[in-house]
Amino acid sequence: MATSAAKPDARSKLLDAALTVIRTKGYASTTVDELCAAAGVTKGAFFHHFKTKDELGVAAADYWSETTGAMFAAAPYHQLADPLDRFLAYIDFRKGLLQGGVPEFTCLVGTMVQETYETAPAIRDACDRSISRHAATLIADIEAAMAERGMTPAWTAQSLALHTQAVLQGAFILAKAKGGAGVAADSVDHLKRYIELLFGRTPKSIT
Amino acid sequence: MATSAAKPDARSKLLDAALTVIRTKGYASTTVDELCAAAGVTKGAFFHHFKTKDELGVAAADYWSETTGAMFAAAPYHQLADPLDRFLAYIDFRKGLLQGGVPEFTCLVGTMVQETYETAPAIRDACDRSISRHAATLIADIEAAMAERGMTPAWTAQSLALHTQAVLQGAFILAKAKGGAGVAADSVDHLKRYIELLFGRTPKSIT
DNA sequence: GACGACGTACCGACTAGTTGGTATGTGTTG
DNA sequence: CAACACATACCAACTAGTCGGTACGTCGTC
Repeated sequence: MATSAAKPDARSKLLDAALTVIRTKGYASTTVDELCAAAGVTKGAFFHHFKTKDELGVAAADYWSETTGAMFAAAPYHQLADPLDRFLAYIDFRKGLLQGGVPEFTCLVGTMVQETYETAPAIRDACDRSISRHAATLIADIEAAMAERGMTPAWTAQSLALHTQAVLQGAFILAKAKGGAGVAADSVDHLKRYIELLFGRTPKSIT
Repeated sequence: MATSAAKPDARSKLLDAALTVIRTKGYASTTVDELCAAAGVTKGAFFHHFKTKDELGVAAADYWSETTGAMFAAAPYHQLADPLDRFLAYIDFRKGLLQGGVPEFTCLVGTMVQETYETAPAIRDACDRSISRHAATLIADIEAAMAERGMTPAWTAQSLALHTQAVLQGAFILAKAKGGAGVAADSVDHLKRYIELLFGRTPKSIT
């Protein structure tokens, strides 16, 4: 169910399974046996590819970075000419991803880092890398939008890029608490409105 | 160490311990034995007061609501005359709480709901109540600020109150990933700037 | 003397990780 | 090309320890 089609090896089947199972149950509550069952492999295969459960955690975070990174790289918002348009379209794109069940649209590394930041530094670092690298893909557009307007604000492009990630992560938590994507979408709307106001564009909403 | 002073009974010692231990290690990784050790009570006492570990989880979320609720109710930002000033001072107050180690300023229910939203509905509901009730304490001020300005925007006071919670929760995740309060403070700054822009107040930052 | 608030001792189920082994290549060398 | 050496991928059963939960005893108080 959670495994891809072709004829993937045990390692990638386990990583695919990890994405869905961990996002559903959390990292600590996910057992190795459960992962193996979801991937359709044996425990021996698990420990052949990963020395420990934590090593799978790191690998899963890296794998998450790769797959989502490729997905965002291929997304249509890059085709827009204006950098601010691209940034805003990125946010629309993120909002559009809020479909299906909560485990399907929430973020693996945001989930994992909450449980492991004090107990598994390697996983925390992998999660940090994943978030920070993704945020970094936004910085160039933000800086270009700032430069176009001759802005020299008190905040940096990086801090705004990270703020967008914070809003998304927080929106996921609200979605988990309330059991639906609705609150998350509302929060993303507020984020978009902020950016429009920040760059002097009038939001659609009437004040 | 984590227990309060007076002469508390085992139940409140366990709840106090739960706040710090769960925020540090997460809910699933926190064992009953560990909780008992941190509270200085025995396992018998634990299961005398709580039928199951999950029942403690629910009680801990409720306890979190009570203690933080009392703390926010007593906070100085309520004394300001203008509703928007109160709202903005609330945000400053939240920023001021970002002190000490990450486990000390992060949110119990935000942590717990991530791990339990699919597996323990009772805990999820308790976390939702906690977040939603806290957000609700902001709604009156937001609505008053809107009314004062004759605003009829596309967003609701409730959605803005929830958005502030989303930003804070997301800021906590970034703080956990990066190991410090700095990123969280930056995100709260962005949140404050949004609200100032939204209500037509010029932020301090030069654009 | 009964009842609530604990403490002590323990159990069964589960969990991360191990062990020893098989199947299938992949070079390499006579 | 055949035979050997060696590596990789994987499997099934097992282990040592952990975890949530239980059974039952004890102490103090009304």
